[in-house]
Amino acid sequence: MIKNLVIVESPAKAKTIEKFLGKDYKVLSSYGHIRDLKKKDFSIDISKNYKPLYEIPADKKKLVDELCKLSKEAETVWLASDEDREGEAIAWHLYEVLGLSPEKTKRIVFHEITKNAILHAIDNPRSIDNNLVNAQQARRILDRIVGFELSPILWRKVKPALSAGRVQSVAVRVIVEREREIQQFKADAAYRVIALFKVKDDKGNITEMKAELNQRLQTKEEALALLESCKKADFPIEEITQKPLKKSPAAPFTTSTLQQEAARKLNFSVSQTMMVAQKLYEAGHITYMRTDSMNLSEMAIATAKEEITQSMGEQYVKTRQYHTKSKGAQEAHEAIRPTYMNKAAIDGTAQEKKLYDLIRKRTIASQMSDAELEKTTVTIGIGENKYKFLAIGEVIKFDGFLRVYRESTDDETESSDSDARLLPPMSVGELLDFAEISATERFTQRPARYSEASLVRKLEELGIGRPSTYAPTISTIQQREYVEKGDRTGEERQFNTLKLKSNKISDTTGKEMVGNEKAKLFPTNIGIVVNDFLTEYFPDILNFNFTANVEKEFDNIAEGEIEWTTAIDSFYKAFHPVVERTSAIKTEHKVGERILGVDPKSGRQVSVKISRFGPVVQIGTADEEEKPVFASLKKSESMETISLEAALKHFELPRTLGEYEEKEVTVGAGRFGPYVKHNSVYVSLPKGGDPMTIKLEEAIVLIEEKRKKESEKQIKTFEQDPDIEVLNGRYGPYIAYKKKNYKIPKGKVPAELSYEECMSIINSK
DNA sequence: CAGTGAGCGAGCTTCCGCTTGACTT
Repeated sequence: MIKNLVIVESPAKAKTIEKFLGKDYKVLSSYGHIRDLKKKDFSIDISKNYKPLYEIPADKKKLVDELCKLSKEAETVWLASDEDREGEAIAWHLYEVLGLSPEKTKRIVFHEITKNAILHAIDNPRSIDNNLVNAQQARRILDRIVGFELSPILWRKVKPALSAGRVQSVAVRVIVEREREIQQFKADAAYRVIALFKVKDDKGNITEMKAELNQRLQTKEEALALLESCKKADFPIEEITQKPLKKSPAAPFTTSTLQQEAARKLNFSVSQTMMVAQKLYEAGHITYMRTDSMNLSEMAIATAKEEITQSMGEQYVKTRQYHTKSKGAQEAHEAIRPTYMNKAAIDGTAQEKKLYDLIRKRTIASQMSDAELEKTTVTIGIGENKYKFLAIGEVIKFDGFLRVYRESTDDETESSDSDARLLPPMSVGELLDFAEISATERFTQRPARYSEASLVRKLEELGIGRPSTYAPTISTIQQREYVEKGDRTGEERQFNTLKLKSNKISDTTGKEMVGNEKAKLFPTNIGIVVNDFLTEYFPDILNFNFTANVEKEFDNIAEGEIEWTTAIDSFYKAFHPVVERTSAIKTEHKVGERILGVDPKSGRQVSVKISRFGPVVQIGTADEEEKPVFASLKKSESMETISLEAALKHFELPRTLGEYEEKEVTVGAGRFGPYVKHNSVYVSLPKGGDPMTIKLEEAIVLIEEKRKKESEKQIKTFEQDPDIEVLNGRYGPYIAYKKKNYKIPKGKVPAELSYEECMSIINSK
């Protein structure tokens, strides 16, 4: 018999809270939502005023039974889910499903997991806020309507198993639009002029000081003219200004900022960050990792202060409260911070240690004083010229929070200004000599493609998605093949440098690589076609402000100003007819189909489109007597821009090279790249191998190499069981047994494995 | 991860948010 049953959302939280509350309280977790719209069906009864049809998912049944049993036994049930829209709905679903009565049910909330906060909550129970619950139901139903009405249109008009939704479709749009900006981008060149002046440092030694012209010069003529004028000009120091500069620390981590910094500083993917953070949370090292709040508890602020004072001194402390600015933030939790501020290091994997360290430093820094810097600007004249050279120096007077933590940025732009340092002593009126002056052609940078983390930042800016969905959204749009994560080698670009040295001007051409990108998100052909289709027919849903607008409606519902069904009805009445009309449009062609021209060989039409299995080139049409022929598009080829010639190239393969050992040798391009086929054996072409130009002799070499490898592949077999083989694979030796492969433990020599040893390796798996 | 190299069609697919395991490799 238990007196009090407390239900929270997370089991780790339950464990902590139970310690605070003592033996009269049993604390259990609902593991998030316990009930949802049915998974398969539409599950909204439009004719009954949008009545939702809820069900308890199969994997929650056991848990709900358990909660049911204990809630019957308890005197009081405390619904302690989070204080936000979803949390309120969880409380309400629990109330309904567990069949609770108003008398024995209390709704409590707390923002931080401290004993005081929880006892305070227990002393101040309330009842379930039905308006807030209804706002959640509206959110849920709107998302279901959008997702389940749009997706089937895509199945019919583009490709089966695709999906669309309020969040994912806008995420794809962001990426497609960035790609178009990049395509349309034209780099502007301008000359950046830098002078190296000779100055004495404080010890009297000559050093070089870098100064940049206060303006970039648009043309080579201007640059040449400037350098020419520098030949006989004086370079007087006209002005020296000193300006104090303050830098403030970044706010403590939210989910989104943690994902961004872990990507920049630790190279973690968004989902990797979340997995590691989850482990830290479960081990009790950090507070909850899915949060949009920058708030720190009083206890956290106090212990941070203590920690800073002890380790660095009082002058480093500055108590700060941060407020979340992001759209639609619900702030049900604290910021992500260490549970115990004084714990400098934790036990765990290398990744866990690194992420913990990042979180701790960021939190500590957020409670530290500003860094104080002094920025010195020296203005240097060029004879009578209107242009000036500027030398900029920066000195840190007091490091403040910089002692602990410096936030990174995504900009990989020219970083030469960021290494500004202390300038040597100088005085106004002093005339300077230069060592050299160079004018280098610099180009404006095209916009960068999104990384996972910068996409999260963009979505957060737009108020789209929630801390719990950023990582899943990114994996959804990749699973649907709308977007691909990949690298792209940049292009080589030439640039011109003019240099004035020893009274002579040289003119040289340099080379640089531009636009190198790693682990960035690229839209696929399917992503582009789906996006263009949706933005054309459903501009309202794809609008970047759609979520922000419906959030306002949800707020109105939460305030009790409007019925949730009224809000949904007005949305549905506008949306559904568009769905109907769009589905009814009889298109002769598939969405995204492009006719490229006529095949000169057969006289048949050549087109590109998205087929059941992805983008293809097609020769002929379905209505002709002779069936059309197809070839898959390569990933790097764009449906929008591919030419007729490039499309026809696909049909030149497979081609026959000749005969070897009385069997035909052919070369083709398969799913996994180009290959040579001989006697029904496939050999992949080495990297860079071109199936269009490969010669028979080269192909034979490949075939022989494969045979040799094949013969060396088998290391050992056993009489006892011919199914067991010790083989040499691409990644080293392994054991193959009945279609499955097994790793050989370290320290074993593959050729010396006994039958018994192999069996035990197999059985231990 | 340990080899792959079609096919144009039956039934199925799908949303967003809240939360963790339980399964492999």
